Parts: sequence; structure tokens; C-alpha cells
Amino acid sequence: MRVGHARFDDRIFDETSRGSANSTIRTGPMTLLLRAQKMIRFASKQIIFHEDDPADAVFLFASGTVGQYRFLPNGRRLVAGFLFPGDFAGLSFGERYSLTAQSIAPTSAYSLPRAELNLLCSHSTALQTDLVCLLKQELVSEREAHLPMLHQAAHARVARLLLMLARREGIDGGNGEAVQLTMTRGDIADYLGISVETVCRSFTKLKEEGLIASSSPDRIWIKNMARLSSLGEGQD
Amino acid sequence: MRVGHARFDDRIFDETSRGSANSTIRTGPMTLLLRAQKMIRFASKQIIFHEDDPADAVFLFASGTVGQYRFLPNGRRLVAGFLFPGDFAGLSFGERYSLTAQSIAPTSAYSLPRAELNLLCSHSTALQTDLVCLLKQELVSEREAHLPMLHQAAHARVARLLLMLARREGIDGGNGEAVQLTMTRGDIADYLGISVETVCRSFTKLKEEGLIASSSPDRIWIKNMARLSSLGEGQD
DNA sequence: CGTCGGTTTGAGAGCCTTCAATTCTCGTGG
DNA sequence: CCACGAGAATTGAAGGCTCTCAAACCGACG
Repeated sequence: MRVGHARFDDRIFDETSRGSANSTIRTGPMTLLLRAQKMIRFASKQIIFHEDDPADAVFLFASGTVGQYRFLPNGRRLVAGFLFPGDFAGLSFGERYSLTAQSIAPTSAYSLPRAELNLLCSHSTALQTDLVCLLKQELVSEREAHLPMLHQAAHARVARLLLMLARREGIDGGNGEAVQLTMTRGDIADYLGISVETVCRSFTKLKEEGLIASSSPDRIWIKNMARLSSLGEGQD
Repeated sequence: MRVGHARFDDRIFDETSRGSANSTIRTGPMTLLLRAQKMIRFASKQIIFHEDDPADAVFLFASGTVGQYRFLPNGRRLVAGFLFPGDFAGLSFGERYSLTAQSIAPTSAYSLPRAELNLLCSHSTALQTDLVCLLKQELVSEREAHLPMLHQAAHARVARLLLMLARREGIDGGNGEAVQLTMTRGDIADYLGISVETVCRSFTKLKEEGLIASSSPDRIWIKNMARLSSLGEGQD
């Protein structure tokens, strides 16, 4: 139901109003801690933190979309992933951020100084246990996201991204709701490791084959979840 | 190509020798804890743990080489990574292993039941802090290993693997020492996401261009570290 | 109405895969 | 000691996929 320039309200975390939509709603100690912090708002295309800067804060996003990326020496941009409401950033970094985080859409986030987090962790085993849990989740989900793509063709990677976004929005293939692509074709290309043109051609091909439909470039309906899944999961 | 469903029963237990072969530099609490455990020995090509089995142990490897992998629905094998002396396995899994670990060469490992680790962690903040540190390292190194490969050509991926192995053996390009490839071309292919033939052709090309030399398929000398680095790091 | 950034489509070149055949390596048995 | 055989590694050829370069299209905005 979200429209183009919707305001960022707190209904993101109002679990009753989202129904079965978002499966990422967490209520662990870390989430509760972050939600008690001040909220920061970012316009679109703003840098939230920059690679090589001292990693002195962690974030929990409440609305919007964020891309994390860095550049190869040849100038190509690697998008490590996208962050959505309910996602954390900064938990896994060492002394310095190893990625740049930039808002792709208007975004709001809770932020907590890292020094404060460390202090709190040293006094709360529950918080530290939760941190371990979050790091494990991040590790597993990153493995699930990136590993298969190394072995998949371009259109399978696009299918995989669509499935990831659909699952996040609670879309199971039942018609009606559309997947909202907040990122550009360029962002998608730099995430999937293929060119912008190939991203476009993949969307076109998926449309031609009836797996998806779209009214505008950023709204995708999944018409055949079964075939899109088998494509994205790698069932040849 | 799919390996039989070997189970834990296949392990070779050998408690007699506690070899000092390990040259690991790390001496964190987790390392010290694991090194005090019983050592297990595996012959080559043995299953250490299997995907979907209950993840009831963690491992610290003391010698040998281990591959962690799983299969896509189409039968292709994804090698998530290789484990060497000093590396841990099993720290990041949830209820069940999400990968299969198999020895590529004869291997020895310290093993600790997970339940025991959890108990110890709940009593030692130092241990838990070390666990957080290890998970962060695993996350970072996995990002560094897999992300760039999505955007690199075949020969650059091969170069990257060689650099990773060279760094691990402390080879800085100074002549003399050779990188030892304990894994087969097939293992490398399934790790890099390219075909066996392309792996071979990449090695051949690197030899022709004088970046590397080799006496046998599993011994590689780095002749031009500067150019190999720029190739592997993505300097076009 | 014109500009600008983002998206889409087209054409040609190059890389990678698949299928196939050959060579290499090494352990085994004669 | 040597021949043999199985698995691994390597090389070759044809075809498909993806990239780059180029051009056309589209929508938002001043």
C-alpha cells in the first residue's frame, strides 16, 4: 500500500498494523535498546557512514532503504546488500567501517554510539547473547544471498533478488500486491554483479515468459511464483 | 559428483597424539579452550559434519584442509570456502548445520560439544567476547572473499584464490616457496563459480603471462606478485 | 518546452560453458 | 621393473551468454 513519497511514520514498528507482512520484526534486547534511541532522518542519496571512517555507531533502520557498497580499484561499485526497516548496520565492523552506507530512499534510523553499546554489552549477558545471535543471522543470510549468485546466470540472479524482496514484503505469490523496487537498475546491477543492460533484458525476458508483470519500472507483480522460485533457487 | 551420506560414525577417533603441528598465531580464549579438547583425525574425503544434521559441535582445525559446501537443486555444488589450520567451523550455525564439511586432505581437529560451549559462554564474558570477535572476523572475511568475485572475470577469481592461499602461507612474492593447492580443480571451480575447464585455462594463461609457474598441478610459484595482486584485487 | 537522469533496446565482440578428446599422474598388479 | 587403469588435468571447437558501445525512449522537473 506504500505510495511514492509516503511519510515515514512509526507504523513500521506497529506490529498489529502490518499483519503477516514483515517477517523481520524482532523484539530482542538489541532491538529494544536501539528503539529507545534518538531517531535520525536521512533524505535520499545521503551518506549514513563512509568506508574507512571510524566505526563509532550502530544503526537500526525504521523506514526507507539503504545500500551498502564499496569500490574496486578499477572503479566498479560493489553493492554488498540492501538494508530495510528492521535491519541493523554497523554491528559487524571492526575499528572502521568497511563499507559505505547510503540511503536509496528517504530513511529513518535509530542510532547508538558504539562505545555505549560495548559498555552495555559488558554489563548484560542477554544483550551480548542477542548480539551473537544477530551476527550469526547476518552471516547466514549473507551466505544465502551471495553464494548461490556466484553460480547463477543473470536472469536467475534477478529472480533471486525479486524473491528476496517479495519475501520481505510478505508476498507469497498470491496476486494483488506488487514488489516495490526502491533501488535503481544501476543499484541492482552492482548488487548482482551484472551490467545495467543485462538487468533490463532479464526483466524483459521474465515479463515475456509471464513470470512477472509491471506497470512501471519500480513495481513488479509476481505472476508465477512457482517458476520464479525454481529459477531463483537454481532448479535449472 | 554428489558424495554419499556419510555420518558421524565414519569419523576416525584418535586421542593418542596431540600433535604440535599447529602454527596458528591466534591465542584467544576460544582457541585456548578448543586446544584443550580431544583431537579427532580424519582421512581424506571424509564427512566431518553434514548439512541438516543437528549442529551439536564446534571445531578448530589443527592440520589438513576442509571444504564446506552444499548443493543447488540443479545438482551444482557450491563450495562456500576452505578451512585450514587455525580456522573454526560450526560457530555460526543455528540448530542445524547449513553446510557439509568434508576433509580434502588428511585433517585433524579439536572438537567441543556445542552445549558445553554455550554453558561455558554463559559463565565467561571473555569467551563470549571472543566469540563475537570470531563471528565478526568470519563475516568480514567472507564478505571480502565472495563479494568481489561476483564482479570479476574467471582469471581474476583464480588470481584471488592464489593470493588468499599465498597470504595464508605467509608468501609475499619473494621467490622460493610455492603455494600448495590441496584441493582439486573441481573444488576450485565449485568455489569460484566457474567450470573446471575455465579454471585450467586460467592457470595456463597466468603461466603464459609469467605471473605464476608450476612444476605439478598442485604446486604454484608466484613469479610476479605485483601483477597477480592487481589482477586479483580488481585493478582492471 | 527542453533538459536530465534513468530505463530500454539493438548490434557486434569477447568470454565462458559444454561436449569431446588427449595427456598426465600415480597407485596397483602382473 | 614395467604395463595398466582410473581419476584428474589439460586442450580444442562450437555455441550461448554477457559485456560494451550506441541510440532511442520515458518521466520528472524547472
